[in-house]
Amino acid sequence: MALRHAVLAALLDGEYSGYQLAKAFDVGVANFWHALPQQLYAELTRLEKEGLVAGRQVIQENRPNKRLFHVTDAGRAELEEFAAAVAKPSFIRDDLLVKVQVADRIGTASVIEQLEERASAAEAKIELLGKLLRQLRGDADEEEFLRRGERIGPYLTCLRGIAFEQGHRDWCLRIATVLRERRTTHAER
Amino acid sequence: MALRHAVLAALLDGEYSGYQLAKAFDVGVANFWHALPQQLYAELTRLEKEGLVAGRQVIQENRPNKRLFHVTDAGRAELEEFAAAVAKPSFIRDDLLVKVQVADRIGTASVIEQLEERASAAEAKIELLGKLLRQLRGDADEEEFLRRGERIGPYLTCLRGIAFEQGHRDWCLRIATVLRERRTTHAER
DNA sequence: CTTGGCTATGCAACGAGTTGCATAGAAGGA
DNA sequence: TCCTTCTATGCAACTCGTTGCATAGCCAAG
Repeated sequence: MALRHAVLAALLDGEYSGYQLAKAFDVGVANFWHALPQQLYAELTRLEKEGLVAGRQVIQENRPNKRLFHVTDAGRAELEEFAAAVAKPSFIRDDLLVKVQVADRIGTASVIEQLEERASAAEAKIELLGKLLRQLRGDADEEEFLRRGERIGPYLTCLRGIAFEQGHRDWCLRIATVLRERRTTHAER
Repeated sequence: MALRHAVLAALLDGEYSGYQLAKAFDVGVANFWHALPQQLYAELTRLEKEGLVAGRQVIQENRPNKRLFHVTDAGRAELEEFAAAVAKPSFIRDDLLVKVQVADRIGTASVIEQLEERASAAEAKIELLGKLLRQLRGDADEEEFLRRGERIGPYLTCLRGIAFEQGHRDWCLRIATVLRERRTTHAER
């Protein structure tokens, strides 16, 4: 049971359709979870069957009808239970790490390229999340907002997202530099 | 195909049994991948069937016999192909983020506890990885080692591991503080 | 002397995530 | 006009990861 709670969490902020959720979870909802549309539609069906969310049909003209979902009392209770239970530790799981692990044994050229691509992807995400942060806190400065803001949850997870991307970017650039410099100083095979 | 390459990467450094790999992958092999023993035994069987690794039986006294595996030429080729292919972006996937996302809507007490537990777990891992780094680079300082060291792959992934854990620790402590302070200044429900 | 942990391997069932595909009308650009 | 993209939902097959269990002898601590 992993995605269910992320969906319930997202639906706490209002009514959303599967499609809307899918777009949010595609980016990673400010880095707090990621999922594909298929997963979300399936999960919503299951959640509805179990009474944790309820949906209402909205008839639209000029575009397909949709179903908007909201969390029920049972769903809120489920979330509270989840929040109280212990979470298991998280791991990084990234193909790039495996590649770097063996980069000095096999070719480095392609790995360096990938590191730099990742770095600029991370940079882009940092920008994006930075804008999101500014938008979430409005006029207030961060300290002020975190002390008195109404809805700080998304802001807090977004902070983690940014920090993660910054760490990722810095590491990618550092490693790319290290590998590049070794190419010039070492005999390349 | 995800774990296979991590296993091949690990076996590049020598001959290991499933059990030895399991211990390394339990910690997370310096944060470059994580897997359970069952997965590893299954993967080793598959890799052997496909000729990417080869194993030899070692008869032992006073303890069960074991099979030591090494990478074949085909396995090395497979790894090179993998390293050249594009890797897809990575996401954080952590229950704690979901909990923080909704912490201001439901209870915060248990979330704060979990954040602090996580922070000290991260601290412990930072210590551990720090020792591993010192061990890997021996007498040399970091710059020197990264320029001329023989086997820097594990060092580089370990650097990412440390940075990740530091980011995690800092975020956990920050968020715990924020949530605590809100408890005193806000009307708690 | 019993209990628990370590070495060592593996099967079976299940849960979670990914890939591929199908439908279908409307809007907008080449 | 044709092609693509957007809205909107979902099934089916598959791969990957987790949980639970089984075996079995050795060693150390209580």
